[in-house]
Amino acid sequence: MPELPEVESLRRILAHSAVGRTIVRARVAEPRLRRTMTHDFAARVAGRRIARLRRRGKYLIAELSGGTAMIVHLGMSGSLTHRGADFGSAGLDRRHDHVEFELDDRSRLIYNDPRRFGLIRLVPAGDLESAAELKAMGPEPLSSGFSADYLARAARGRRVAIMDQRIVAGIGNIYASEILFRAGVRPTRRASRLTRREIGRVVEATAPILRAAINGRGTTFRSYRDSRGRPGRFAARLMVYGREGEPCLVCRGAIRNVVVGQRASFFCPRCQR
DNA sequence: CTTACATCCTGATTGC
DNA sequence: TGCAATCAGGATGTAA
Repeated sequence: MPELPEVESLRRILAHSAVGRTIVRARVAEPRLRRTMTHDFAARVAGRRIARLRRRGKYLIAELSGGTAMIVHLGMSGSLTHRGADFGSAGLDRRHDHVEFELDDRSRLIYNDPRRFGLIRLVPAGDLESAAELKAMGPEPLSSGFSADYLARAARGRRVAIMDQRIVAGIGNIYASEILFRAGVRPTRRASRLTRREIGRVVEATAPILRAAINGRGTTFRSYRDSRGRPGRFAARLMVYGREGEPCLVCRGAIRNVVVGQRASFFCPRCQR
Protein backbone atom coordinates (compact mmCIF):
# COMPACT_ATOMS: atom_id res chain seq x y z
CA MET A 1 0.00 0.00 0.00
CA PRO A 2 1.98 2.92 -1.25
CA GLU A 3 1.77 5.92 1.05
CA LEU A 4 4.00 8.98 1.29
CA PRO A 5 7.27 7.15 2.14
CA GLU A 6 6.84 4.69 -0.71
CA VAL A 7 6.10 7.42 -3.24
CA GLU A 8 8.97 9.54 -1.94
CA SER A 9 11.38 6.59 -2.28
CA LEU A 10 10.10 6.04 -5.78
CA ARG A 11 10.64 9.69 -6.62
CA ARG A 12 14.20 9.63 -5.31
CA ILE A 13 15.18 6.53 -7.24
CA LEU A 14 13.58 7.71 -10.46
CA ALA A 15 15.25 11.09 -10.03
CA HIS A 16 18.46 9.28 -10.87
CA SER A 17 17.28 6.87 -13.54
CA ALA A 18 14.48 8.65 -15.35
CA VAL A 19 14.76 12.41 -14.92
CA GLY A 20 16.36 14.02 -17.93
CA ARG A 21 15.32 11.12 -20.16
CA THR A 22 12.95 11.51 -23.05
CA ILE A 23 9.92 9.29 -23.45
CA VAL A 24 10.44 7.78 -26.90
CA ARG A 25 7.03 6.15 -26.93
CA ALA A 26 4.33 5.01 -24.57
CA ARG A 27 1.95 2.08 -24.78
CA VAL A 28 -1.31 1.72 -22.92
CA ALA A 29 -2.36 -1.91 -22.60
CA GLU A 30 -5.19 -1.25 -20.15
CA PRO A 31 -6.58 2.27 -19.92
CA ARG A 32 -9.24 1.43 -17.32
CA LEU A 33 -7.64 2.59 -14.10
CA ARG A 34 -9.50 4.52 -11.41
CA ARG A 35 -10.31 6.91 -14.21
CA THR A 36 -10.12 5.60 -17.73
CA MET A 37 -7.11 7.07 -19.47
CA THR A 38 -7.85 9.17 -22.52
CA HIS A 39 -7.24 7.54 -25.88
CA ASP A 40 -4.66 10.13 -26.86
CA PHE A 41 -2.47 9.57 -23.80
CA ALA A 42 0.38 7.79 -25.59
CA ALA A 43 0.53 10.39 -28.33
CA ARG A 44 0.53 13.22 -25.82
CA VAL A 45 3.58 11.98 -23.88
CA ALA A 46 5.64 10.72 -26.81
CA GLY A 47 8.76 12.79 -27.41
CA ARG A 48 8.54 14.66 -24.12
CA ARG A 49 11.41 14.88 -21.70
CA ILE A 50 10.94 14.13 -18.00
CA ALA A 51 12.15 17.44 -16.66
CA ARG A 52 11.41 17.04 -12.97
CA LEU A 53 9.74 14.66 -10.54
CA ARG A 54 7.78 16.03 -7.62
CA ARG A 55 5.62 14.48 -4.97
CA ARG A 56 2.48 15.80 -3.30
CA GLY A 57 0.97 13.51 -0.71
CA LYS A 58 0.78 10.11 -2.35
CA TYR A 59 0.86 11.59 -5.84
CA LEU A 60 3.93 11.53 -8.03
CA ILE A 61 4.04 14.42 -10.48
CA ALA A 62 6.23 14.25 -13.55
CA GLU A 63 6.82 17.61 -15.15
CA LEU A 64 7.29 16.96 -18.84
CA SER A 65 8.73 19.24 -21.44
CA GLY A 66 6.25 21.33 -23.37
CA GLY A 67 4.23 22.44 -20.37
CA THR A 68 2.53 19.14 -19.56
CA ALA A 69 2.44 17.45 -16.18
CA MET A 70 1.67 13.80 -15.57
CA ILE A 71 -0.07 12.95 -12.32
CA VAL A 72 0.48 9.39 -11.09
CA HIS A 73 -1.20 7.73 -8.12
CA LEU A 74 -0.37 4.13 -7.26
CA GLY A 75 -3.68 3.37 -5.58
CA MET A 76 -3.38 0.31 -3.39
CA SER A 77 -1.47 -2.07 -5.53
CA GLY A 78 0.30 0.04 -8.13
CA SER A 79 3.99 0.08 -8.85
CA LEU A 80 6.17 2.00 -11.25
CA THR A 81 9.27 0.01 -12.01
CA HIS A 82 12.28 1.01 -14.02
CA ARG A 83 13.71 -1.78 -16.11
CA GLY A 84 16.97 -1.53 -17.96
CA ALA A 85 17.30 -2.30 -21.64
CA ASP A 86 18.51 -5.81 -20.86
CA PHE A 87 15.89 -6.47 -18.23
CA GLY A 88 14.18 -9.77 -18.98
CA SER A 89 10.66 -10.58 -17.89
CA ALA A 90 11.36 -14.10 -16.67
CA GLY A 91 9.42 -14.95 -13.55
CA LEU A 92 7.58 -11.65 -13.49
CA ASP A 93 3.83 -11.43 -13.57
CA ARG A 94 3.23 -9.14 -16.51
CA ARG A 95 -0.53 -9.53 -16.49
CA HIS A 96 -1.11 -6.15 -14.89
CA ASP A 97 1.50 -4.12 -16.76
CA HIS A 98 -0.95 -1.47 -17.91
CA VAL A 99 1.25 1.33 -19.18
CA GLU A 100 4.79 1.25 -20.52
CA PHE A 101 7.07 4.21 -21.19
CA GLU A 102 10.09 3.53 -23.34
CA LEU A 103 12.93 5.97 -22.59
CA ASP A 104 15.70 7.18 -24.86
CA ASP A 105 18.28 4.85 -23.29
CA ARG A 106 16.04 1.90 -24.16
CA SER A 107 15.09 1.40 -20.53
CA ARG A 108 11.43 1.28 -19.64
CA LEU A 109 9.16 2.59 -16.95
CA ILE A 110 6.31 0.20 -16.36
CA TYR A 111 3.11 0.93 -14.50
CA ASN A 112 1.67 -2.26 -13.03
CA ASP A 113 -1.48 -2.28 -10.93
CA PRO A 114 -3.48 -5.48 -10.28
CA ARG A 115 -6.44 -3.73 -8.65
CA ARG A 116 -6.42 -0.75 -10.96
CA PHE A 117 -7.13 1.70 -8.14
CA GLY A 118 -4.34 3.90 -9.43
CA LEU A 119 -4.44 6.89 -11.71
CA ILE A 120 -2.36 8.37 -14.49
CA ARG A 121 -3.47 11.53 -16.18
CA LEU A 122 -2.08 14.54 -17.96
CA VAL A 123 -2.79 18.13 -17.08
CA PRO A 124 -1.37 21.38 -18.38
CA ALA A 125 1.44 22.33 -15.98
CA GLY A 126 -0.32 25.59 -15.22
CA ASP A 127 -3.43 23.76 -14.03
CA LEU A 128 -1.64 21.57 -11.48
CA GLU A 129 -2.62 23.66 -8.50
CA SER A 130 -6.26 23.52 -9.36
CA ALA A 131 -6.24 19.81 -10.19
CA ALA A 132 -9.06 18.13 -8.30
CA GLU A 133 -6.72 15.50 -6.85
CA LEU A 134 -4.38 18.00 -5.25
CA LYS A 135 -6.69 20.84 -4.41
CA ALA A 136 -8.32 19.67 -1.19
CA MET A 137 -5.23 18.01 0.24
CA GLY A 138 -3.81 19.10 3.58
CA PRO A 139 -0.22 20.30 4.10
CA GLU A 140 2.77 18.07 3.64
CA PRO A 141 3.53 16.33 6.94
CA LEU A 142 7.25 16.99 6.51
CA SER A 143 6.74 20.70 5.95
CA SER A 144 6.50 23.48 8.52
CA GLY A 145 2.84 23.85 7.53
CA PHE A 146 2.11 20.74 9.58
CA SER A 147 2.43 22.22 13.06
CA ALA A 148 0.66 21.75 16.37
CA ASP A 149 -1.14 25.04 15.78
CA TYR A 150 -2.36 23.84 12.42
CA LEU A 151 -3.43 20.41 13.66
CA ALA A 152 -5.27 21.88 16.65
CA ARG A 153 -7.23 24.09 14.31
CA ALA A 154 -7.93 21.27 11.88
CA ALA A 155 -9.14 18.97 14.65
CA ARG A 156 -11.75 21.45 15.80
CA GLY A 157 -15.29 20.21 15.28
CA ARG A 158 -14.02 16.88 14.00
CA ARG A 159 -14.92 13.58 15.54
CA VAL A 160 -12.85 10.89 13.85
CA ALA A 161 -9.81 10.21 11.76
CA ILE A 162 -7.27 12.83 12.69
CA MET A 163 -4.96 11.53 9.99
CA ASP A 164 -7.02 12.23 6.91
CA GLN A 165 -5.83 13.39 3.47
CA ARG A 166 -7.68 16.67 3.89
CA ILE A 167 -5.92 17.28 7.20
CA VAL A 168 -2.48 16.01 6.31
CA ALA A 169 -1.30 14.72 2.95
CA GLY A 170 0.03 11.29 2.13
CA ILE A 171 -0.56 9.36 5.35
CA GLY A 172 -2.63 6.19 5.08
CA ASN A 173 -3.50 3.36 7.42
CA ILE A 174 -0.02 2.03 8.02
CA TYR A 175 1.64 5.28 9.02
CA ALA A 176 -1.40 6.71 10.80
CA SER A 177 -1.32 3.67 13.10
CA GLU A 178 2.43 3.92 13.63
CA ILE A 179 2.37 7.66 14.30
CA LEU A 180 -0.46 7.40 16.82
CA PHE A 181 1.34 4.57 18.59
CA ARG A 182 4.49 6.64 18.88
CA ALA A 183 2.41 9.57 20.12
CA GLY A 184 0.63 7.38 22.69
CA VAL A 185 -2.78 8.42 21.39
CA ARG A 186 -5.59 5.95 20.70
CA PRO A 187 -7.07 6.10 17.22
CA THR A 188 -10.54 5.89 18.77
CA ARG A 189 -10.13 9.27 20.45
CA ARG A 190 -12.31 12.05 19.11
CA ALA A 191 -10.07 14.50 17.33
CA SER A 192 -11.79 17.51 18.87
CA ARG A 193 -11.20 16.18 22.38
CA LEU A 194 -7.45 15.73 22.09
CA THR A 195 -5.46 17.93 24.44
CA ARG A 196 -2.97 20.40 23.15
CA ARG A 197 -0.21 18.22 24.58
CA GLU A 198 -1.50 15.16 22.71
CA ILE A 199 -1.75 17.07 19.47
CA GLY A 200 1.82 18.18 19.99
CA ARG A 201 2.89 14.57 20.44
CA VAL A 202 1.14 13.53 17.22
CA VAL A 203 2.94 16.24 15.28
CA GLU A 204 6.26 15.36 16.87
CA ALA A 205 5.83 11.65 16.14
CA THR A 206 5.08 12.21 12.47
CA ALA A 207 8.42 13.21 10.97
CA PRO A 208 10.56 10.53 12.67
CA ILE A 209 8.22 7.76 11.52
CA LEU A 210 8.04 9.05 7.96
CA ARG A 211 11.78 9.71 7.72
CA ALA A 212 12.62 6.26 9.02
CA ALA A 213 10.20 4.74 6.52
CA ILE A 214 11.67 6.73 3.64
CA ASN A 215 15.14 5.64 4.69
CA GLY A 216 13.94 2.05 4.67
CA ARG A 217 12.47 2.60 1.21
CA GLY A 218 8.96 2.12 2.50
CA THR A 219 6.95 -0.73 3.94
CA THR A 220 6.21 -3.99 2.19
CA PHE A 221 3.15 -5.35 3.94
CA ARG A 222 1.92 -7.73 1.30
CA SER A 223 3.13 -6.99 -2.16
CA TYR A 224 4.66 -3.54 -2.40
CA ARG A 225 7.93 -3.30 -4.34
CA ASP A 226 9.99 -0.25 -5.09
CA SER A 227 10.95 0.89 -8.57
CA ARG A 228 13.82 -1.59 -8.62
CA GLY A 229 11.65 -4.49 -7.50
CA ARG A 230 12.89 -4.51 -3.93
CA PRO A 231 10.67 -4.86 -0.85
CA GLY A 232 10.62 -1.96 1.62
CA ARG A 233 12.54 -2.50 4.83
CA PHE A 234 10.26 -0.57 7.17
CA ALA A 235 7.93 -3.58 7.53
CA ALA A 236 10.39 -5.00 10.06
CA ARG A 237 9.99 -1.88 12.17
CA LEU A 238 6.20 -1.75 12.34
CA MET A 239 5.12 -1.55 15.98
CA VAL A 240 1.36 -2.06 15.58
CA TYR A 241 0.16 -2.19 11.97
CA GLY A 242 -0.89 -5.70 10.95
CA ARG A 243 -0.04 -7.09 14.39
CA GLU A 244 -3.54 -7.70 15.78
CA GLY A 245 -3.42 -10.15 18.68
CA GLU A 246 0.37 -10.08 18.81
CA PRO A 247 2.18 -8.72 21.86
CA CYS A 248 3.01 -5.04 22.00
CA LEU A 249 6.74 -4.64 21.56
CA VAL A 250 6.81 -2.20 24.48
CA CYS A 251 4.42 -3.62 27.11
CA ARG A 252 3.62 -7.15 25.78
CA GLY A 253 -0.13 -6.41 25.83
CA ALA A 254 -2.21 -7.63 22.89
CA ILE A 255 -2.43 -5.30 19.89
CA ARG A 256 -5.97 -4.55 18.76
CA ASN A 257 -7.50 -3.56 15.44
CA VAL A 258 -10.56 -1.35 15.24
CA VAL A 259 -12.23 0.41 12.34
CA VAL A 260 -12.29 4.16 12.85
CA GLY A 261 -13.80 6.35 10.16
CA GLN A 262 -13.81 3.45 7.68
CA ARG A 263 -10.16 2.73 8.16
CA ALA A 264 -8.36 -0.04 9.98
CA SER A 265 -6.46 1.25 12.98
CA PHE A 266 -4.10 -0.89 15.00
CA PHE A 267 -3.18 0.16 18.51
CA CYS A 268 -1.97 -0.96 21.92
CA PRO A 269 -4.63 -0.34 24.59
CA ARG A 270 -1.97 -0.07 27.29
CA CYS A 271 0.47 2.27 25.56
CA GLN A 272 -2.16 4.46 23.88
CA ARG A 273 -4.76 6.37 25.87
C1' DC B 1 -19.78 21.89 7.53
C1' DT B 2 -19.59 16.82 9.16
C1' DT B 3 -19.72 11.44 8.80
C1' DA B 4 -21.46 7.17 6.43
C1' DC B 5 -21.59 4.14 2.81
C1' DA B 6 -21.27 2.00 -1.70
C1' DT B 7 -18.26 1.78 -5.61
C1' DC B 8 -14.25 0.53 -8.29
C1' DC B 9 -10.80 -4.16 -8.56
C1' DT B 10 -8.33 -8.66 -7.88
C1' DG B 11 -5.23 -11.41 -4.99
C1' DA B 12 -4.97 -13.39 -0.50
C1' DT B 13 -7.22 -15.39 3.14
C1' DT B 14 -10.85 -17.62 5.56
C1' DG B 15 -14.93 -20.69 5.88
C1' DC B 16 -17.42 -24.71 4.88
C1' DT C 1 -8.72 -30.53 -1.31
C1' DG C 2 -11.71 -27.21 -3.68
C1' DC C 3 -14.60 -23.71 -4.28
C1' DA C 4 -17.16 -19.73 -2.56
C1' DA C 5 -17.43 -15.93 0.33
C1' DT C 6 -15.02 -12.32 2.51
C1' DC C 7 -11.59 -8.93 3.12
C1' DA C 8 -8.43 -5.27 2.06
C1' DG C 9 -8.10 -0.49 0.94
C1' DG C 10 -7.66 5.22 -1.46
C1' DA C 11 -10.38 8.24 -3.45
C1' DT C 12 -14.82 9.63 -4.96
C1' DG C 13 -19.73 10.51 -5.46
C1' DT C 14 -23.86 10.56 -3.12
C1' DA C 15 -26.69 10.54 0.91
C1' DA C 16 -27.89 11.69 5.52
